[in-house]
Amino acid sequence: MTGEPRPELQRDAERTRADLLAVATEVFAESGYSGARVDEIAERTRTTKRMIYYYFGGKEGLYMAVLESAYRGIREAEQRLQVDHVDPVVAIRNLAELTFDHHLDHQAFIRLVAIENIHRGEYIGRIDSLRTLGQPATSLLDEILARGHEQGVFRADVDALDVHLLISSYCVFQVANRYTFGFLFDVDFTETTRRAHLRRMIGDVVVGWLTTH
Amino acid sequence: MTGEPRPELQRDAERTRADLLAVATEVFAESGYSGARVDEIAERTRTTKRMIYYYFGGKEGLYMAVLESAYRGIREAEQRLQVDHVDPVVAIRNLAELTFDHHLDHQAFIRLVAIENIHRGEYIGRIDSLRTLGQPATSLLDEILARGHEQGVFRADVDALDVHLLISSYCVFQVANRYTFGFLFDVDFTETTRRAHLRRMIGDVVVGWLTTH
Amino acid sequence: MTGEPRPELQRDAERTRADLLAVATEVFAESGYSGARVDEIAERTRTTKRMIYYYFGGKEGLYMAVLESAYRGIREAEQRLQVDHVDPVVAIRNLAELTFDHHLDHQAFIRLVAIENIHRGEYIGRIDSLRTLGQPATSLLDEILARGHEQGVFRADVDALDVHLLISSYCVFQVANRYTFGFLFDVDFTETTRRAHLRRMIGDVVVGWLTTH
Amino acid sequence: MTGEPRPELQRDAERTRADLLAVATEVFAESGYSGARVDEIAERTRTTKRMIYYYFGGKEGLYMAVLESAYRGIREAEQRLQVDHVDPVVAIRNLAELTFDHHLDHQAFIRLVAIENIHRGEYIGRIDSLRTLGQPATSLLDEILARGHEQGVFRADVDALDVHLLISSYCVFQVANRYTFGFLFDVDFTETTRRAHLRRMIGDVVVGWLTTH
DNA sequence: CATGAATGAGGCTTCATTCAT
DNA sequence: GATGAATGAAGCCTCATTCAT
Repeated sequence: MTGEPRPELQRDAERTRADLLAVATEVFAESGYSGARVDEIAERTRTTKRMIYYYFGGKEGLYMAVLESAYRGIREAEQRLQVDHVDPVVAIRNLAELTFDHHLDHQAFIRLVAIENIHRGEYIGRIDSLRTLGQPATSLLDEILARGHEQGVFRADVDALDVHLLISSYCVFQVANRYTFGFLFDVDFTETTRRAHLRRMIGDVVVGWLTTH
Repeated sequence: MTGEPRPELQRDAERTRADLLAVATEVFAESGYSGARVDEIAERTRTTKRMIYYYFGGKEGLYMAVLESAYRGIREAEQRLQVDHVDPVVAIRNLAELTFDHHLDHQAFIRLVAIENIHRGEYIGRIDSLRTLGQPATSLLDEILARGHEQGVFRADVDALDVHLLISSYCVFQVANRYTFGFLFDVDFTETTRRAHLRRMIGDVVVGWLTTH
Repeated sequence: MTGEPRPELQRDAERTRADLLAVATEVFAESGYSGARVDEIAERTRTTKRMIYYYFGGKEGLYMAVLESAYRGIREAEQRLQVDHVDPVVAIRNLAELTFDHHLDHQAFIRLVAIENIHRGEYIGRIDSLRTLGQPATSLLDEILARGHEQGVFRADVDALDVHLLISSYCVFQVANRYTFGFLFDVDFTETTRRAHLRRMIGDVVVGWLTTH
Repeated sequence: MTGEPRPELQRDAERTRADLLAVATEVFAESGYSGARVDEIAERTRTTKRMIYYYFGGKEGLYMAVLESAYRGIREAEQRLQVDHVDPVVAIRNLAELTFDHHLDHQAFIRLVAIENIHRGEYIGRIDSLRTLGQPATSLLDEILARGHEQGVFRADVDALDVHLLISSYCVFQVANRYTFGFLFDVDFTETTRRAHLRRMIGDVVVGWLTTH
């Protein structure tokens, strides 16, 4: 009737919700959708299992809320990346290498994405609010590419989405496929020198590719 | 596992095992480890659930058998790839593009790999027979790179594993992350023209990168 | 129940109570006691779930209030039935046929009665105010029968309660058992011609029976 | 493979199934569909809750199996009723009074029917095998009525279904509405003299009605 | 080797109710 | 008198696994 949420109460509700979401993000990222246990999520929380149904309607709703908040969080973080070098070649290398760091910093997110793809995107496909979340990710790239084309230093047959795909593939793979790749090729992706090598490498790859005519 | 089966039944025993393995591969690839149902696997088989325990000891053993046979099968297929062009630049492009095709032809396998990585490689890590399966994958690359280095057309700071990682990242991503990426960027990875573009692109990327000094 | 509400709120209090009662009547009649959901009742109301506990003490109290108000309402409606023909044969036929109509007009009530009988009358048995509610229902019958007996047109071994029971059985059955009977005998009780036939029939039955010596 | 069920095993399976069905019939008849507890059913059984899902798929399947077996059992019992008097008037009276007894002997069944009608017949409507179960119930009546019509002792505007409906209404009501009716009119339907009166009465009603022209 | 029957532990969800404000 | 948040108990169901034959 008042229209105004009472702050003290809302706070608690918000906290409960946030708490559940945070724990659920961890658990889903760790165990996948089917592997995650509603009981485990609840136990790690200040509240009870019942609240999952109160706030999210069920396991599925909770998982979708996790997906949405994870994507939203990651895009926000992405938009804080600063790549304002004037030289497009330097800029693109910076972007590639910062993206590399960014992925390493958000491994849980990448696991969630892998999990969602195992489900063939059936849940994300129902989150309408994410339907337009791609755009910002390529806008910075658009700019850099435009400058590079103007200056004639970049090849012409490449657009922002191509570059984004290449960089994403590489950076995601480091995290998502680390275990099997590491096992088969006896490689440790957490070693500092190897990591530095791999970081420089994605810069080399992108620059080498784009500057070849 | 429990001694020698009687000869006249051996045929059927082998068939039963193979049947289970084939169905289990499909089901695990489709639903993940936790999501897969022992009942479903048994139902889609000529035999009964009991046989899963008889031949594989349980769900876990079956999953590991699936992993092993999948990796073994994929490496065999890889070794049939023919890239015998003398020009290392042409050869490496061919290899990249054939690998691209190869991944698209083995999507179930890529899903299994994604699933196993969600489990942090805990199952593959216990399959000793796969521990050395990586080598053949890079030997062809080794050759091509060696020739390229001899001829001075390839940069020197790159080894076979680097190239393999780059190509794998790209090709795996097409399959493994198709759903979320497709959703966020409104891209259909099954479109023929797009697929041709993406196929050429990985060749461009690898060649552009390797030939930059 | 808890003293006198403040006058200016009394109006609303009464409205809230009535609102709850009306919705609860619908929901209990639709789903039974166990099947009814307190949440659903509250949702379909202008007020909140809390009010159910405030006004009725809980689900059980609400259900009993529903029962009481339903019985009270039905008896009031019954008493408005006008059967003032002097000829007892005509009068009894009229009464039977009007009762038939009356039941068709109050199907929710009949469902509530069926539900309460499933519970072996344990709730109605605790509503003392209903304990004497039967009498008025037979008083009109008493009169008609008395006149018929005086005139020697009705058989002597029948009292008002017998006739009431026969008519009630027939009229209740039309509503209460409509679904199973309709299914098994492929009969549609809502068809107009059939309904007219059935209406006349209860008149025939009662008159035929009473006038047989 | 053999085609022949192995008797010893089948027996147990059949016993388990039958055990569940018998207990479930009691519990559903006692508490209704929503009110019945799967746990309670299982507890009263030689087996475990799990078997309900194994044999019946779930609570709903079990309830439907109960409905089906109850209807089937009741029709079998009905067909054992012997009413072979040549005089149609005597025969119809016998049938009415035996039906009266029959209903009193199968109160759980009548409760189940009441419950199913609360659910608007949604479950019985899905049991195709019951769709033709009505016929036998009216065939005996058909015969008797035919004889009565031939002899000119029965009125002509009545068919078997009408008579069946009248008798059913009366007999069902005794059981189904006993509690509320008994409470409101202070009547005890289990009293022996009242029961005898009520039994004779349905005979009187039917005969009186049918023999009135 | 094979089968149908059986199982216990644990999964997700829903219920009526109460609390703090 | 009213609200949204919270709850514990209990509900139905599903899982991988094993047993008797």
